[in-house]
Amino acid sequence: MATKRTSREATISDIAAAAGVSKATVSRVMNGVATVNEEIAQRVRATVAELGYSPSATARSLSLGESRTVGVVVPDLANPMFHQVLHGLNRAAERDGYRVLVADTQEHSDAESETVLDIRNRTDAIALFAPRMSREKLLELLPNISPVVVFNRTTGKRAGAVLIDYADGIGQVARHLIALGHTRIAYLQGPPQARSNMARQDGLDLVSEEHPDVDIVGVPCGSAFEDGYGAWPAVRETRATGVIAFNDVVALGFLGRLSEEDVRVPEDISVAGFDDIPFSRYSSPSLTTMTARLGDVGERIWTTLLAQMRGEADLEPTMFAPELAARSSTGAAR
Amino acid sequence: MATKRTSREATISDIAAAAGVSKATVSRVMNGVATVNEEIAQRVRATVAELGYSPSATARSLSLGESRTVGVVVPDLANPMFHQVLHGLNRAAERDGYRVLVADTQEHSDAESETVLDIRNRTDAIALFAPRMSREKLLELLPNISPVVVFNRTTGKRAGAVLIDYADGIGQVARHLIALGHTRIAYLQGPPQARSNMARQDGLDLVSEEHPDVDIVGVPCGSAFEDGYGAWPAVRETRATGVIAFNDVVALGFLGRLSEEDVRVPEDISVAGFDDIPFSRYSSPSLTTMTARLGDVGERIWTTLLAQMRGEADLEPTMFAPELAARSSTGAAR
DNA sequence: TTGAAAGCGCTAACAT
DNA sequence: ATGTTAGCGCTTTCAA
Repeated sequence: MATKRTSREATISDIAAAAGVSKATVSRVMNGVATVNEEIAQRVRATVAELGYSPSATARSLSLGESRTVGVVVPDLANPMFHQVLHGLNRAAERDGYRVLVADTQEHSDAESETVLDIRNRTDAIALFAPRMSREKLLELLPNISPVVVFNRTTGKRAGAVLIDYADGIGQVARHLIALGHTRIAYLQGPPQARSNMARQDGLDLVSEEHPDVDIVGVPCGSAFEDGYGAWPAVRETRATGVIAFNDVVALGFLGRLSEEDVRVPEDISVAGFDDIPFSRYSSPSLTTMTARLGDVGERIWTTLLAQMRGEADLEPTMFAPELAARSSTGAAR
Repeated sequence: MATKRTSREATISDIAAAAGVSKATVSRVMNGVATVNEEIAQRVRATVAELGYSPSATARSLSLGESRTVGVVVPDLANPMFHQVLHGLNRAAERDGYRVLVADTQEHSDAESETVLDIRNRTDAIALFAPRMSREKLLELLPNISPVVVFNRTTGKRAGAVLIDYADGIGQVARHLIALGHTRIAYLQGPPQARSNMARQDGLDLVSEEHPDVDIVGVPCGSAFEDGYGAWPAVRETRATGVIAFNDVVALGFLGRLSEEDVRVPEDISVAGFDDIPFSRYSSPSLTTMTARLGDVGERIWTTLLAQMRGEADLEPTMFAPELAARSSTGAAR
């Protein structure tokens, strides 16, 4: 018959009316409940196809009391390190029949809490990546968004937590350079408010204590390509022979600058990054960095989330230990 | 009926009861409707804070008939070119009071349509990035998910469409190499089913016709770093002096390999990419590539979506013309 | 096997 | 200014 061309989408009532059955029957057909006369089921399916009906997930979620969807809030989708974690999380969630919805706050930190709440209120749980959020705000937020797992933040068991041992990791890089004979090392600092930067500082402080003969000097930098690129003058001033960047992105930006300045790596200067983003293997020279099994991190975030949803909340933080991936950008001190 | 959960979240009814007012009043307070006695409003707010209440976005969406949320479905969140588009889309949507939710299908193409439908059924509109979906499937899907805008696909005005002129773009790169004296050019092909790869082929065919003296030879490759990295033997065999990669990621992988093989760029071989991802500026040598105003593309996707939501559907496709960004990886033919 | 009806949590007439 | 009520689109109990 004449297909409705109105603006409104078809609803279950439309299908029920058109097929001459009740809403309950349509619902049963849509959900594959077996107890429906095959002839009627056929008719319903035909009507569904004809009217291009697909059930409102919103109404379904409200009725069921769950959406089978989890939210992920990240500060910047462009950060390659998130991708690997997201990938693991996505795969694991999918395996258990859940959908992952990602919201990018674009470092827009004042609206961050609001975004998190909104996402949480349309999903069953949330994974929170908020490296810059103040601890105060975080702790205020957590009780209102459970089930929740935070990445790389401590919560005093107020929420699930999965973290990477940055302090230990950066220590490994530093010792790697020291073993290569470097005694003057520059650290290209990340954003001062970032927890991951603080952890790295702590790790370097420890190394400094162990090696009084080694100078580790901090250079204010950032977390983007251009920050690394722009750090060269400051680094040159330190006369460091080894450079540890906040992350691979910074290291690669820095490497790009060194190439322009005809500074040889690692002959003149050694450079190391952190995170082992996919590209770090393919830079020239390939980048020495810290690698963590980020896919597993994502998977772990998922299992922690799922446990909470099932009421088996285990709020003991999980710590992942990164490993050194020594490649061509580091060598003996000149 | 909904299954009762053990530790239920506070609802508007709980607040109403606890504050001794009606649900309507709570609703008014939550939505900042002015006509509420300040004293009562205070009491409601106190109760809200005490019980940690925040309204169910699901229920709200159902009642309002809109979620003020749009979905974006992408095949692979790790692709840097999407980020710039997403960023523009995100900013524009936020400006108009909408939230963007991203779902990554992880190239899992059989479940792609299902994902798209599901997302669409919990949002007000959808932006679809599905370069590999067959045209048949796409056309079948479109009528059921309107309002929708597709990226880099034609739909015969069945949906909004925003595209980048890949055929023209790749032509510009090819002519750039030809102008530099290259007469044997290898094209590192993208995934065969990708529409963007087909468009590039078309563009190159056109150049071939214009320049019978120039050989453009296709080399099966892919869209990832490792594909570019692995393409070297095949490229060497072509004896090409200029290489055009499917995209920057492939070009950078290829560049990494050339560096390992001690092939000089651009002295021995010129390399060009496509997309102008942020890193292409910082590679060594910096990468010649095609740049498009991807932020504007994202913004345009948004305005097209919004127009459709307002019923002012303009289904004329918008085409963006990319421009050459000539950098250091291309030079005169040897 | 099928349908009627209640209810998920919220908003918005409409009444008071 | 506040409350009552109907209803958004779905699922599910209960009856038939």
